[in-house]
Amino acid sequence: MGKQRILLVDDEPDILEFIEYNLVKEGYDVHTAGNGRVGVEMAKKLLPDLVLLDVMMPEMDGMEACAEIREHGPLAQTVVAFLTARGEDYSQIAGFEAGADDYILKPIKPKVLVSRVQALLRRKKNSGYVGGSYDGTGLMIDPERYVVMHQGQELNLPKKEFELLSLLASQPGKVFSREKILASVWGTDVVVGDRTIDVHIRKLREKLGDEYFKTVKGVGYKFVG
Amino acid sequence: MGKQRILLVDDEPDILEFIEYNLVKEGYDVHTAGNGRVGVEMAKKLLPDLVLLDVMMPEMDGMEACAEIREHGPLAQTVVAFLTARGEDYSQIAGFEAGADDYILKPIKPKVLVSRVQALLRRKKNSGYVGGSYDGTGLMIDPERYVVMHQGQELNLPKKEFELLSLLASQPGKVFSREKILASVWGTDVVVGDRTIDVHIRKLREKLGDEYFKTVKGVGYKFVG
DNA sequence: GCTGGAGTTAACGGCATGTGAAGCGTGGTT
DNA sequence: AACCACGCTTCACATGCCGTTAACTCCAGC
Repeated sequence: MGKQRILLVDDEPDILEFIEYNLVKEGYDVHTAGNGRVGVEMAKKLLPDLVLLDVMMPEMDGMEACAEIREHGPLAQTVVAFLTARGEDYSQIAGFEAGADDYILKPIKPKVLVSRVQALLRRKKNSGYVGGSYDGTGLMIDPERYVVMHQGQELNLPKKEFELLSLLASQPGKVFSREKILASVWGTDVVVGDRTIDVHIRKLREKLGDEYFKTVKGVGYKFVG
Repeated sequence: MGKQRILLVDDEPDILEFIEYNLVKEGYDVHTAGNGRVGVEMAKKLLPDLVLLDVMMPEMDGMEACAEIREHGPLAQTVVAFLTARGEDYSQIAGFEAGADDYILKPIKPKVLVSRVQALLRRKKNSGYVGGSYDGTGLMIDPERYVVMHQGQELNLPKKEFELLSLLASQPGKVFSREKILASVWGTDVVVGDRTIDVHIRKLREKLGDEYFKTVKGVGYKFVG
């Protein structure tokens, strides 16, 4: 499962750096933009989980940026929060009306901000998107619903196949040795024959396509997105 | 779509009335409780969309109440926000760690509160069947009246069946393990045989139709809309 | 061409779940 | 008090999926 992506948009470099530092420290994948125009463009490409927006910025202010993000379909699941010194009632209300999910007042206290960010992201499905985005290509593994989305199709995999796929796809590109796979999916105490893994890999290849699973002879298997 | 339900928990009647007035005016179905203990009990019965919690209360404080709400399966989709005069950093952080979705500082300004409440509930709109719509098709569960509407028919389910259905339907698509089901519906201390859950699932399938309940072998059951 | 690791296929059998019926306690009714 | 209806649980048996195995084929490197 990859890091959650946060896009931070503010025109003051000091603030950007300060907040970025604190969020990166918490394990988030943080990207930054210096004004609303650039922020919106980045958001469309990046499809972040959360966008933190300053209100007053050159080029395009936070309100406009928020509205534009809200109108962009692929960003429907993205959480948007303002981060500003403007605490007036009408400004807050305008923020929420623009479609924001939260309105955080400066000055920023790192720990409080982090708590709030975690709360905002907690509810968002931390789904295992693998290899690309929501545009139809690629693969999405949903451990909660126990289904795999593949080319718009919902696939129901048997338990072992699902767990094997989850394991391999958790770190695309990484080669998992047969021992590691056995230990993770079957458990350390269970003993099964050599061919068992092959058979399950084969079933996954049948259902999802050859291209996802690469054999590394003498080593193991890896998932490629 | 019925009104969204809000549960308001505070020990000061004046505040209760003030906030209730403003939320009712916006069209919400507002219920109130005077302390944490009562609040949690009401929440379990009412399955509200949002719980607004004061932190400092007699009997059981907001933090405890929040934690208990978070541990109650059927309330997993419920949004919890604190509403308090305690603005210290550590208090806010503790609130978020207890599982809250927002931490709103008193004094309350009606319009700002309403904006924030709308933002919190906006994201939740299309979730779940609990308190869903009477559109003829599908299913609606009314935890207050303890009644299930199904294809225009009013169904009276026995307690266990109703609770099982409520749990599964509270998060459509999500797979609930037998363990989780037992813990939520039967309680952690009760021991019942493996087949008991199956039998109840079967009864639900008989009454509502096979298509709603999907078995995930080796994992559990899920409700599908 | 030999060898070892991986791919393929089908068949077997276990085990999780489905099913019907019977037992048991409870609460209401006559 | 006896009876009954209902809800919950258990038991015994049926079923069918899914994981595993085994036997065979394929392929690459030496």
